[in-house]
Order: sequence, then C-alpha cells, then structure tokens
Amino acid sequence: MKGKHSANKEQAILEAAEREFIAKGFAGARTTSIAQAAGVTHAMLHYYFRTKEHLFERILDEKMRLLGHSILTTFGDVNLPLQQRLREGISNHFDFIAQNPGLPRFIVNEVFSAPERYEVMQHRIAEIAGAILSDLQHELDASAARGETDAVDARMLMLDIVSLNIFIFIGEPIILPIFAGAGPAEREAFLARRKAESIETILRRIQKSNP
Amino acid sequence: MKGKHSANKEQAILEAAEREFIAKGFAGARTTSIAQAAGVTHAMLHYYFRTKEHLFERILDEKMRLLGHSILTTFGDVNLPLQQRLREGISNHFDFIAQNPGLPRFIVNEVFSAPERYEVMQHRIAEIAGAILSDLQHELDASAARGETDAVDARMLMLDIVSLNIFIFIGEPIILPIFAGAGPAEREAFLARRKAESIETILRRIQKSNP
DNA sequence: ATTATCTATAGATCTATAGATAATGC
DNA sequence: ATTATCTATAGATCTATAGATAATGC
Repeated sequence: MKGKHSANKEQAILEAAEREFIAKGFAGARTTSIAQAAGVTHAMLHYYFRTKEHLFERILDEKMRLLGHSILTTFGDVNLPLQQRLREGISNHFDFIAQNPGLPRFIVNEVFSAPERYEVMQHRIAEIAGAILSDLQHELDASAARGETDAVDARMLMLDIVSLNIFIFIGEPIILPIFAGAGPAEREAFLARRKAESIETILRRIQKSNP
Repeated sequence: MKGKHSANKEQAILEAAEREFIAKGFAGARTTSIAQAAGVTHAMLHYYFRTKEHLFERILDEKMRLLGHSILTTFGDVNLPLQQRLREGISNHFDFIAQNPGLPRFIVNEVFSAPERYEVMQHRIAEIAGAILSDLQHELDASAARGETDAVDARMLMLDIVSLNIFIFIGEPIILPIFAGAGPAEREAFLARRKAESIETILRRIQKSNP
C-alpha cells in the first residue's frame, strides 16, 4: 500500500513530466529537469516510473484518450436538429482545445517521431470514428434529401471542422503575434472570433447553394 | 576557395541534416547520425558548420523563407477575378505544402520550443502579411459592394485557407491511416479530394447567402 | 600553402541503478 | 517489514576539438 505522502510526490512528478514533455517533447525533455520541477530527487523518478520511456507513455496515453474524447464531443447532441448540433459540437470542440492548447501539437509530434506507439490505438480509433461518421452521414443525407442543405461527405466535413478548430492552436506561436497581439485580452478576443469563424464556415459549407 | 570535392560533402551534410532535423527536431537529431547519413566522418560536420546549432539554423532559415514564400503564393494572380484568384491561390498553396509535407510541423515545433529564434523574422512577416491582407480586403469589400459576395474579414479568410490546407499534413500520421489507407495511390486520391474540399469550402465561405 | 579529411579523445550531459538511511503501517 | 527517500556513481551517449595526414591549387 502506498504511504500517505507518496501520492503527493508521485503526482508531482507526473504533473512536472506533463509540462516538460508537452513543452519539449520526448527527446528534449530531461528527467533531471522533471525531478527538479517536481521538487524531488532524481532517483525518485526512477523509483516510481522505472524509465523515462515509461513515464512518457503514461503521459502520452492519458493525453491521447483526452484528445480522442474531444473528437467525440464534436458530434454534439444527437437529438438536436443538424445545424444546431453542428454549432454546439464545433463550439464544444473548440473550447476543449482552447483549454488544452498544447495537446494537439504534442500528440502529433510524438506519433510522428514514433509511429509504432500509435499503431495500437489506430484500429480502435478508426472503429469509433467509422461508427460516428456513418451516423453523421445519414443525418447529412436526410437533410439534403429534404432539400434543407447541400449534399456533403461527412468525413470531409469532419476534417474541415477539426482543421479549422485545431490549426490556430498548433500555429499559435507564429499566428498570434501577427494577427492578434501579445496581451491575454487580445488573445481571448481573437480566439472568440476564430470560434465564430469556424462555425460560420462550416454552416456555409452545407448551406443550400441554389434555393 | 573551396576545393572541387568539398561542395559535394558540404552539400551532403546539409541534405542529411535537413532530413534528420525535420524528422526528429533539434533535440532529437544526432550529429553523428547526420554525418553517417551524409557519408562523412563526424569531424567534417564540425569542420564545415562548427556547431550543431549553427547547422540547424542554416536549415531552419531556409525552410522559414520557403514557408513564407508559400503563403505569398496563396494570394495568386492579382489580375484575376476574385473567385478565380482564390481558386488558384489555394491550389498553389496546397500543392506547395504537398511537396514539402514535413515543413509546417518542423517550423511550428522549433518556433514553439525556442520562440526567440522567431522574433527576428516576426516583424518582417507581419509587415508583408499586413500589406497583402489589406490588398485582399479591398478586393473582398469591392466584390461585396457589387453584391457578388458576402462581406468577410480578409485575415479570417486567410487563416481559414491556411488551416484547411496545412492541417491535413501536420496530422497526416494520425489522419491518413484512418481516412485514407496505407498505399501511395490512396494517399494521392485523398489529397486530391482535400484540395478540392479546401477550395469549395472557401468559395462557399464568401458566397452570397440571400441572393 | 591552403583546404579537406581522418583518428582519437576530452569533456559534458543524461539515464539509470546500487546501496544506505529514514519514514510508515501493522 | 515494507515503502519512501537520499547520496553517490556507473555507464552510455553526444558534441566538440586537437592534432596528424592527405589532397588540391598556385
């Protein structure tokens, strides 16, 4: 059984590791820096997690689950009318990313630099995505058949949403200084505009062209 | 003056370094691996470029210029009508990224992990972007005034284009296995669809809603 | 004479572990 | 008795350079 104070240190290491890994990636992260940031000696890190790799995978797994979950929220409430559902889904997805702005870059990088880490999850993700997308496709087709919207491929629409919502955060260090400004208030305002823009762009994407 | 064979080796080092840095980032790259891939002894790398940092900046600068240039192409031929201009600009931009698929991720990562490297270029980029955007805004406003399109903010539209075009490539190792397939033919077909989707989405973004 | 290349190694990190000591729970 | 923590250090890389040797251009 774990001692009372151990939980603090183990947790402190995990939190410090999350910051370090997300900021610098696996290769750039230093176990000594993590230990220092967590306020423990370096040996403790190996006591709890054996290796750097081990600790890293613990963080990566958690973050991958988080990101996967965020995609699900994009589909919103199934009981709402199509446009309303999209509106809410995009908004929820955007808000989630805004609260975890470093997440997409972190995952994409680590999957890229070590694809084998991702292979395990791939099938599971593909399965879930397939199910949800075919449901969305049905709804899109029905709406088009009623003449309320133009026909569109659900997969393309999904990628449009994710692209519009996520790219800003991945490119933030380049984009923000140019388009917004340094202050946090300006950042807030800019993000609000981007969120509205995502929604507007997607709704126009399915809007009937020649009524 | 440089000896005849030196150019080959120096160039070989640069090319190997580009691959290594883009694949693994600054922290993950190994000068020994670069030398080996270039077919030279490790000492040669330091003979030509003194330090790893030096070699890296050489690559990063070149790639940044390249990416900056690619943004310019997005604005296409100024003499064409608005829709046509956007169509061609988006297509050119997409094609450029498709030929340098690792570029956006590389730049974004290195800027993120060392923002001070980017500060120098920031002002210059902001200036160029500002000039081009105000020109595009004029054209968008004129078109809206003529009642041909809906009004839209040029900066938002630009970010929409860049998001839609680039995100696919940044997320490629995650997206492609799910949405397309492993083969190069499937990749080609998928990319063609995405390019068409970018264009369609942007044109619909400015399309007049209530004619 | 200068430039290019190689061998060998110094010096700096960084991860990981061994082994001793302190704290905790039964 | 078991779990947590610390000190000290081994062992593995990795970058960088010193110093010797070979190739090139004048």
